[in-house]
Amino acid sequence: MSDHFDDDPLSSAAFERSAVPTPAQRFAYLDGLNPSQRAAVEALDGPVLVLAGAGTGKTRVLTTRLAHLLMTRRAAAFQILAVTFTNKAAREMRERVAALVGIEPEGWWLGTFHALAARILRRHAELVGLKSNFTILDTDDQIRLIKQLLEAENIDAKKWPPRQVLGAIERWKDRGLTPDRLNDSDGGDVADGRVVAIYRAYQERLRTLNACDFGDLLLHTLVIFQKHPDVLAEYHRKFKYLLVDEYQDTNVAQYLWLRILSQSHKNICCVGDEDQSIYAWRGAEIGNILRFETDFPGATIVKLEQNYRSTGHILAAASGLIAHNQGRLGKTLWTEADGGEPVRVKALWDGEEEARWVGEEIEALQRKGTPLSQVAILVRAGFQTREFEERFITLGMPYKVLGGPRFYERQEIRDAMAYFRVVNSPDDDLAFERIVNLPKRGVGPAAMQTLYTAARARGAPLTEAAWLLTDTDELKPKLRSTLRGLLQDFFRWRTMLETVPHTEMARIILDESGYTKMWQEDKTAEAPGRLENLKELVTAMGDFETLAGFLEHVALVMENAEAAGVDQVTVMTLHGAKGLEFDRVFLPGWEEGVFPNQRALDETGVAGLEEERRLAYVGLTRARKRAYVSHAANRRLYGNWVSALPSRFVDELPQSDVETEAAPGLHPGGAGAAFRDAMGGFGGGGFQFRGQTRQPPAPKTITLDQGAYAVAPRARPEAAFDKGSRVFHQKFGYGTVVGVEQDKLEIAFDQSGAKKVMDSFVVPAEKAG
DNA sequence: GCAAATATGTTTTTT
DNA sequence: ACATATTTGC
Repeated sequence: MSDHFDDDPLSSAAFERSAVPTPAQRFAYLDGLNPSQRAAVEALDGPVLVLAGAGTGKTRVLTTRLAHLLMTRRAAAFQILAVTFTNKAAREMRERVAALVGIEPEGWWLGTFHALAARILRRHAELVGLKSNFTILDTDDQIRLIKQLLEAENIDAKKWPPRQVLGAIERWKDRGLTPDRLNDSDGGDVADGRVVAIYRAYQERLRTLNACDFGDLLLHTLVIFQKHPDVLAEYHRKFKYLLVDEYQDTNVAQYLWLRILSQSHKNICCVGDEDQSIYAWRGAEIGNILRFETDFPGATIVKLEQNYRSTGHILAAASGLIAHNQGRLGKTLWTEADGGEPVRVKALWDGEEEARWVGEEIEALQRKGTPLSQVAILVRAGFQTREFEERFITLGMPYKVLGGPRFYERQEIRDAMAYFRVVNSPDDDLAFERIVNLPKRGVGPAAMQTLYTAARARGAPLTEAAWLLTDTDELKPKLRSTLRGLLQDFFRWRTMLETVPHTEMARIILDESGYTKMWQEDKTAEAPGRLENLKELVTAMGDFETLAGFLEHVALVMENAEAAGVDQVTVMTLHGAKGLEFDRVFLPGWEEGVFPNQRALDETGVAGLEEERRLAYVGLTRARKRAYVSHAANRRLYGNWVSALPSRFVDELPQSDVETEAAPGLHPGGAGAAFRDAMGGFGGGGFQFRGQTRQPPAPKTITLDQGAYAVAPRARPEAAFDKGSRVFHQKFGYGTVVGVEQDKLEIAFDQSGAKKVMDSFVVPAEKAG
């Protein structure tokens, strides 16, 4: 990546590179904007807050504003800093601005907070005690490190899970708090009251490892700005205009980062929607957007309220719901579109019936010509997708679940990356630890202990300690020679990297280390897939100039490729759906305890409730044509049957914009509300979501008696399956039966490995299309 | 060093 | 219920 930092901001050559529009073309892009959008685009100077409601053309405003800055020559591309939260958003902005301006602007700083901060930090790493080739740790590394520190401090990792300790540290980082700004007592009793000490030790350890975590990228750059006015001045001179997307999701550290960067010229434009702030649990501060006018005095505030996405009923329902929140600046979405169909609210007996109902509705929509790609099911939590998956498999309804484990999180990819990291940087102890005994080389815990001791004694990295140990008799001779061999390999690969192309080197490293062989010899069903993934990894590397460049990319851009354009229903979490839109949106599981989520209520009280409500708002506003809210009276949760009351959010939807129906024998939503109120609402002690185990309700008997089901009990397979028979499964494809246990089959799938599956979900292979 | 047995924790996710 | 992490026993 070329660094345009050193471009002279005033060089005319740089300006020449911008497209120069002819007078007739000039600003034509402003024509299609509504008055507020246009105001947001044209308010170029000073602090600006654009409050962009859902579906009001936010991205259009952002990109047009960028184009306008360039076209009016207010700023050259390299004088603009544009920040997003996700790589996807950055990519989208880049493409759309390029389309508006006609060419790809050169040298501009557009990217995620973390990518931009990493870029800055690499230039000034030494100011915070790092080298410019520092490693960016992933979560795995962080956890392992914390675990080691807890052990060193004799803190029981059972009582204080490393995850929790890391969580505490990350929340401090989110708030811009370095260890020196904390008192020992600030950690409460976490880690036996020693979290702050652990935090301090963690930071020291990262420094010796020449590594930093995601929070550090921001925190270190912030510290540099605060302590080195000369460096800050450089960036003040460079960046004349700041643009920030999704401002409601910024944490304190990000706010401070933006504030200090915009301090001199104050040209900062933040775009966001306080009603869509749904990430408080990972440090986002809705207060940042609520306080904008105070933080940035003299700010221009522009509200975008005209919605181009949804029908009147959907908007009215969403607006009515979100009006119950206190902490908001207040916007009222409106539309020129018709009222459309009211939001459907459906009461059902249990989760299974809910999934069946959703399935039927989707089939009906499909018959009327709605493409499945325009239908989404948005759930509160990941586990809720299962019922829908099961139902869709039996129906043969094509679907995809978004948000599973990602490519770069897979074990084999992380292992391979660890090899590359050690080759790239011998100081990377965490990577070394991960692969030193992978494949098995006989370097067990005892040997590692010796290594740790030697390393700590000299204050040296593990690889260095290992080198030294190969010359002493502290390790068994056999171990000494394998270790020496491995270290020599690392050295050799590192040297070869200078002459051999890095993709070729990647293959060589994985082969010569024995890592590839390890999976080739692994006879489990997953092994072939893992080898495929490794190949894919090496191929992906080809897009990068250097190994280091690739490592940086993977650390910052851990994303999956989009699935091909198949017509399928999308199933995902509400969080995952932010920013997306669909014609038809199903919102199941609107029950107290599930949504709003009980833990959110318990842990963060009213603030939690309001965030849950914003999630509901996000869900509703994803729908263009119709939203379908549903709730079940009974649900199986963690193996227990619990009866659930309709979510309070159901009652908060304005009557005039919904159409309420109940499955036979059930009370519609409103009755549940009265019931809930009678019990004193949440916290009243009457209804307990957790720990209330009841006998499984008998939904089938009751509803069947009342004729609710036209659907016969699940069809039995036509034939029992024997071991060895070939079968086909909607989701997993073809496979061979390797075990039979009543109605459960164990199948070795050709593509996706061994799985246990109900026999009713598979058909004999020869009957599959 | 490995498989079997047992404990454990189940909201949301990016970088 | 169920998957995953950790411990235990060979």
